[in-house]
Amino acid sequence: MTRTPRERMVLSAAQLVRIHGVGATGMREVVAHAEAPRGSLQHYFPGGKDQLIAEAVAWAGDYAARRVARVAAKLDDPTPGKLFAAMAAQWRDEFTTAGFDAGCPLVATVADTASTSDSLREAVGKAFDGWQRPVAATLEQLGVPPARSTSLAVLMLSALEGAIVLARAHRNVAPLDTVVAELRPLLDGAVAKRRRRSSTVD
Amino acid sequence: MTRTPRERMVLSAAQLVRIHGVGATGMREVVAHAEAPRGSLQHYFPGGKDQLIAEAVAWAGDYAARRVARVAAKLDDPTPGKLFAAMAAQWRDEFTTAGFDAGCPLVATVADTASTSDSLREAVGKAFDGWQRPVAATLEQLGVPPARSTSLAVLMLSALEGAIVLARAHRNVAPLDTVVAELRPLLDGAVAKRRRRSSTVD
DNA sequence: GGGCTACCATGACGGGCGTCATGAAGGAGG
DNA sequence: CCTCCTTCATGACGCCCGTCATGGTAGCCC
Repeated sequence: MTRTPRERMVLSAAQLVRIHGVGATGMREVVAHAEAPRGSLQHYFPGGKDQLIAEAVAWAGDYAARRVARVAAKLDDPTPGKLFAAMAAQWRDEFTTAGFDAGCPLVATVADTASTSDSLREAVGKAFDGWQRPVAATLEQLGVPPARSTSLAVLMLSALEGAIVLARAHRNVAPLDTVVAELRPLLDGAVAKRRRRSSTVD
Repeated sequence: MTRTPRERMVLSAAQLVRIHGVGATGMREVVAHAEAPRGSLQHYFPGGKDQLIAEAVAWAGDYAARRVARVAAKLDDPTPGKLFAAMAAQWRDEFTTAGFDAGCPLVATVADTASTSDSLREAVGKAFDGWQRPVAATLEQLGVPPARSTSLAVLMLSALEGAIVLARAHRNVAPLDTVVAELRPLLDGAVAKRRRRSSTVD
């Protein structure tokens, strides 16, 4: 709440991109939403809109990564499948309580700017990497062989992002539940055998 | 090649949405790309931009559905996993030969308009349904129990769409290969047991 | 030929966009 | 007191947007 105007602008940009996409999110709109002075734009973001969106994307990537770590720490008797279910549940909760207006800012940024701005595209790539890393790390911690942890992390991110898109299109969280139900056995089956029952014995 | 100007405009709209998103695709740009007369816009699409984009989305859904049917028919010794691999291979081929500038128009339309235009959002929902239906039908044909065929179809679409987004962000087709590799055993394991080896015996 | 319809052309309107130029408050340090 | 620097304010510029109004052309039907 006691954020600096600059931070507020970045956060507002991220939120507005989630709702309207990059192209339809105006600088003036960001300033109004952040209740920030318009003159601050050229002061804090001399790189213009690209810089503002790039910082919003980077922030979103960090936020997603932190959220993975937080949700992983809160699981009792954790398994890869439960981790994925918890990640999907966060979106499920948001959709059911706040509606389907807002999606993933990374997806929106890729869809709008992948062909026009290399800097933004790279920013999204890094954000995805920063999100994928803690997922893969958590998988290894749960007993998934390192050779497979990044592959499964990519699968989890892909399925989650796709399910988010389907859920928004249908205004229905069912796709999230479906991918969780179908992927759970696969994910839990990926833990190395010698560790498989260590959670009960150790 | 001998398409009517109206068709050309719909196709051009779909292509441009894939590249620039809905918000950044202008009507004049569509007209120019379609080499169509500008006056035809208000004649053929009195509903304005929404109507044009909605028809582009519907066409894209039909196209995806036809492509599924076509690729399913061409598989020899088909299995669910091979179907998914073939669907992903079409995107892989496009990315490697034509670059990463164009993504899925349905994803772009959801990201840009899910919160602002109910008609467009519904159009995308129908397009996804029309794409999902032949996938599920093919799965059943390959021996997947009907109770699971739609679930697996949702998983396939989700993972594919998500992998497309990741691939564009990284300008790298690896995510497509990864989801195929990880999902293939799961998909092939879903065929009912009495049909499992019927392909070699029958 | 006259009228009707389908199709196309062109220009204007109002509005929003991102960006830039100019300048004012207001505290820190000399 | 004066200067410097951060921060903010405001208005203008040029551009592109989606839409609408108006009119022109071409072909068919009576």
